[in-house]
Amino acid sequence: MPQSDTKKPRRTPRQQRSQETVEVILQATAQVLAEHGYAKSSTNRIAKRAGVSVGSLYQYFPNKDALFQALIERHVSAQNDAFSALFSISLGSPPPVLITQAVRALVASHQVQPELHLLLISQLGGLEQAAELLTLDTRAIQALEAYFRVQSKSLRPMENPRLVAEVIVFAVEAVVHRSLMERPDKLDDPAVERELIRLVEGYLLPGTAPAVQGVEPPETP
Amino acid sequence: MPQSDTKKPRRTPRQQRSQETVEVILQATAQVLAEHGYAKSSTNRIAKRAGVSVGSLYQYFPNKDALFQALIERHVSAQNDAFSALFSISLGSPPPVLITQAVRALVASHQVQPELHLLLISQLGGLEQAAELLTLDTRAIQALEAYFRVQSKSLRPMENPRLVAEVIVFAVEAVVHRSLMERPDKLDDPAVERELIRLVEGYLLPGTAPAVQGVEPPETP
Amino acid sequence: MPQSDTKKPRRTPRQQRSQETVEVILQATAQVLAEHGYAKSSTNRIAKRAGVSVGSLYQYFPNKDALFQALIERHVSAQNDAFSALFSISLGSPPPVLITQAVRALVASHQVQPELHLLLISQLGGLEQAAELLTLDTRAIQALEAYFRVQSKSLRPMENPRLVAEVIVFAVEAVVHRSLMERPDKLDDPAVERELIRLVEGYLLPGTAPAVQGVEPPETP
Amino acid sequence: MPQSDTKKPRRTPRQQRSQETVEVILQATAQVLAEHGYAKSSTNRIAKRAGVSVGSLYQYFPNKDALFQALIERHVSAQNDAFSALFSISLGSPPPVLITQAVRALVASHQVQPELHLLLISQLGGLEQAAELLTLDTRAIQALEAYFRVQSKSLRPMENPRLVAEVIVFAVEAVVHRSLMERPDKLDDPAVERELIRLVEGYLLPGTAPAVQGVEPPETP
DNA sequence: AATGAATGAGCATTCATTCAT
DNA sequence: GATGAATGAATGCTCATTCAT
Repeated sequence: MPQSDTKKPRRTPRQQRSQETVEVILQATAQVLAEHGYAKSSTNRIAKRAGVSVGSLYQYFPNKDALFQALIERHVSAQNDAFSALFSISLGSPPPVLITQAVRALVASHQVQPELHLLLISQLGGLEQAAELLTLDTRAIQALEAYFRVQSKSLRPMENPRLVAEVIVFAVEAVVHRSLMERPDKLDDPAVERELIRLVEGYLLPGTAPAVQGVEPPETP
Repeated sequence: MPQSDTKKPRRTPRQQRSQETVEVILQATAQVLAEHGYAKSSTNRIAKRAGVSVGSLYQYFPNKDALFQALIERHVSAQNDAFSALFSISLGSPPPVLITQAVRALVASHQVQPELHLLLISQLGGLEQAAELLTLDTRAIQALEAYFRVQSKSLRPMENPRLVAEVIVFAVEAVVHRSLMERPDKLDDPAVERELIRLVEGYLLPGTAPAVQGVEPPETP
Repeated sequence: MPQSDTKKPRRTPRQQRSQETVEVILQATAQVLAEHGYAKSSTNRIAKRAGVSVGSLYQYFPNKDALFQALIERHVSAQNDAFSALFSISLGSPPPVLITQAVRALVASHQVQPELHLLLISQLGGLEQAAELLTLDTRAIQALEAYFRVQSKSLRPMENPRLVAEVIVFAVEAVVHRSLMERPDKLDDPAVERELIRLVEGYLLPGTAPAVQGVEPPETP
Repeated sequence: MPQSDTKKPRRTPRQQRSQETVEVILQATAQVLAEHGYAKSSTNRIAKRAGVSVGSLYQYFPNKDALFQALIERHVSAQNDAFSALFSISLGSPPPVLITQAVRALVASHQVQPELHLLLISQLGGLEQAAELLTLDTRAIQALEAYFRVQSKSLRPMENPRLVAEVIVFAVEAVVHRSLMERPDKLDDPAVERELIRLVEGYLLPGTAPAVQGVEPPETP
């Protein structure tokens, strides 16, 4: 099983025809991945599904993993675009506005090809390249942390703004994600988004939330 | 690829020797899975690592997936035990106690073989049997929902208690999970748990967060 | 032992090269079958003998049995051709002519690759597909039965023409077959054919053959 | 796959218990052979079916093929007994009596465990030891030939009595055999036996069949 | 004698990749 | 550029046989 090293597309196709071929191959890759899973997604199968020869497939992708790599990259890129479109936040926005925007941006970015998103996570989670799927989270965390530091006076006191940012992003992201897993259309119901905003507001805004006190765990027998 | 149907262990070994063999094989399975990933985890490789013959492996497991299935089952079982040990909640507990206990139980159940947990999630996410990995969440969600219904007067008003329970469990679970991914010992720092308790309290306790108000998203260009 | 369903050749090769490959593989199959028997005829062994890679073998045959299936089909087809060439009988032919032709056609059809014939019968008798090896008999039986019904006046009286046809075909076929087993060239001696014609004539033509009378079997002690 | 040379039972069991074990194992062998075919009849499967351990099986049979060998031997022996019981012929019997007896003996010897007979022929035809299944034919041929030489005056002239004996035995045997294949109870109908007697009488008795004359085969195009 | 756990060579089949056309 | 036949290492799994208990 000879395998080259690069995971990059072999050539950036500049001609119309080539672009289409690449497109067709990636579509087929996603389909085959969805139908058969990573382990059973053979290059020959993908090529046949795409209606091209294996040889052609290898003209554009140096090896099997490059296909999935490309799939991930495109998806991450689309997701980032969706996020950026909504999260054009200014550091001066008041917290409630910021929170609403952040939640909406995170939700929206997961409504971009949600089936593909789940597919990539579930099937390619083991691949090294899958780390890229977390790009968006990193971006969001950094943006939030920066905002917290600037707006610290309008927010509840924080020991570790970075940790708070992580908690928010991970939590929102997970709820969105798991909602999609349950039913791909669950996010169409605005209730989810509303709950998330409540969750984040209750966590960030200075309020009457009682201080955390020690509660002893029960005896472990 | 001949494959039998069952994913169940082929025989329940009663003798000392057999028990050990099974143990050794499962250990090897986890190791190989960690080192090579699901796709490259061949039964021959696992057997060699375990120091037994392939034949022996197949004496106890009817096929490859049964190995991973067994790994999952054992882990889920251990996790459930850890959860149960802490989450012996009564429906009459006051919210702050309940919240603390719930968060602690969720955190603790993820400190059982955390590397294995991440491994199973990332590598076996695509497998059908992986659904079992979510068992714990379901349990926790149901328990919380029941509690909310009983204690509705001590909590902030909820439109959909089930959704609220999901939000909490998914959120806590994800923060724990992602913390482990970052650094397997990140949970040793009590700060994470503290933040989670704050998150859930802010979300559940009454009189805290201001009502959600409409915030218009920016124009999508 | 993963096995696809079809027993049909995977692709009908149109190109010269492919045709040759298929030919070479089938030749090798017959050789290995002859030398090692069905149980020990592995696809790897066949491929090696054919001088191609296993992969190539599987490009043309979906599984092991398809190889033997193809072998049987080709042989049955050749046999049928040989039979048809001689058995162009008209329903009006006088019995002696018909009998001679029928016996000759049956003998001739077993002189087509007689070693292969015996090989297929002995080694593949247990396979489902081996039923096809009996195609010729069915054809011959039907033709004879039809003839008997038309020519009943020129023949001895028959209670059950179908049974008579079966007796003749099975008998002739068996003698031919077993003669080949004894010595592959035994049929070169015209004596066998002569005896068979005598056998059939004595059975079919109206003559002095005494009626069957009851003969008591000896006492079983 | 270590395989010893002998095909003989390892020990002739003299004790009651052992005899039963052997019996049970051979019964299981026949069952498994019938259900799964030769290739899939594993010793472990047979042992399990017999309710003994593989080890015990190997105590009585040195290797897999010895099982089938024993099965064949028993069957041939039973068949021979049945044949002998009916074919206690004297060289002085008149032809019609001899013919009837011979046909009846051949038919009867195939009614001993007919399913097993077909099973052994179809599944074990490729084995060397299967030659033994033809023992009966040899015996019958020799007996007939001897009879022909003594009774030549009561029979039609023969160039080659041995060949005539072969023709008869092969023919009768084949009709019996193929009748069983069609329907295991077809021999219950006395019509088959009647036809066979007619066949042999027409072939052997004098003054019946007209001489064989040359009939030209049609031109092969 | 009987058991059945263990062995490991061998088998059918797949699949990433190459390359002659 | 495109094609698809060819390659052969690797995989999941079976099974005849042995041997410690």
